[in-house]
Amino acid sequence: MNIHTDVTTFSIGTLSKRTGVHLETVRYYENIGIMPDPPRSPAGHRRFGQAHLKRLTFIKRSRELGFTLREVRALLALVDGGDYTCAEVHQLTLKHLHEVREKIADLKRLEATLSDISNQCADGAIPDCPFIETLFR
Amino acid sequence: MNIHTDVTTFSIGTLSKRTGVHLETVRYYENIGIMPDPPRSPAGHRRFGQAHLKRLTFIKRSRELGFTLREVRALLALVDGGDYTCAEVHQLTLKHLHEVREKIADLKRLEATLSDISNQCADGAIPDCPFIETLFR
DNA sequence: TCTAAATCCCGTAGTAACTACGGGATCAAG
DNA sequence: CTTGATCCCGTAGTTACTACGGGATTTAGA
Repeated sequence: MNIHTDVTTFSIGTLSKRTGVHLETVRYYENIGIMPDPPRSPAGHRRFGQAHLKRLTFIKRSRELGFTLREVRALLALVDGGDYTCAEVHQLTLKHLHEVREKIADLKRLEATLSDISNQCADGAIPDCPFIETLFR
Repeated sequence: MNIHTDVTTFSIGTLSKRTGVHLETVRYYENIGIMPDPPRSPAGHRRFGQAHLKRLTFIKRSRELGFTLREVRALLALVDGGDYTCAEVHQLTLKHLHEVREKIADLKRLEATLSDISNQCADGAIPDCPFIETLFR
């Protein structure tokens, strides 16, 4: 503990541990402007506060829900504006939900095809694999 | 039609059209060594034959089935080796199928969470959106 | 046969969302 | 006061392409 250390702020490493977001990712978020430039200690080390923690948590949660950074930016813009309505957020969420559902549908088609072909494929040592044949069509 | 034109070979544009793989992608595949360097016309234009068409079709189909290029490489190595067995191919396919199923499961969890939160979110003009609140936790 | 449009060449940079690296400065604890 | 942990920064690597720019070549039509 030294005289310069502020008890109410914390380092990037601490922020990283508390949020579970990689240290490099925090810096990356700062670079691309989705996280604000934090104040620095006299020696140039970043010092974060509760607001940063909150914002980074928001970003992390959003990413976990599959929002792209572009979408997170839009969400944050609404929040930052302060006068967002539920309807606006709802809109963005429904759009995203739709994309997620499409992705699921795509993957299910894929799964069907794969397990289909895979079943035709005996476990034996047959040299001419029907799966491989299919891939050539 | 000029005297140098070989009827049995075709240009990159033609290969692209026949397979539905972008011209730049064909060149990219050549760069990364997944497609062989084709012979060239005197002026340096690529000339492809049936073997290239077949191989590129294989790659395209595999990609459509969600295999990564690394996996496609492995598949092609088996095929190129010539002495692959059905079991080996089956192995790779099952592994991939497993990944696809995990992705589906992930997305379904995501979908559940999203539609859940989205439902709490009224369509009205309520300023404090429960969805946004959730993202801060 | 000549010309103009279509096609081809190549290397480089951009995309998304990070992760990794390297080499030096600074901090915190004993 | 030393030493190991942490922090700094910029750059390059990852996946699988796509786009660009500026020049050479090919091909189809008049």
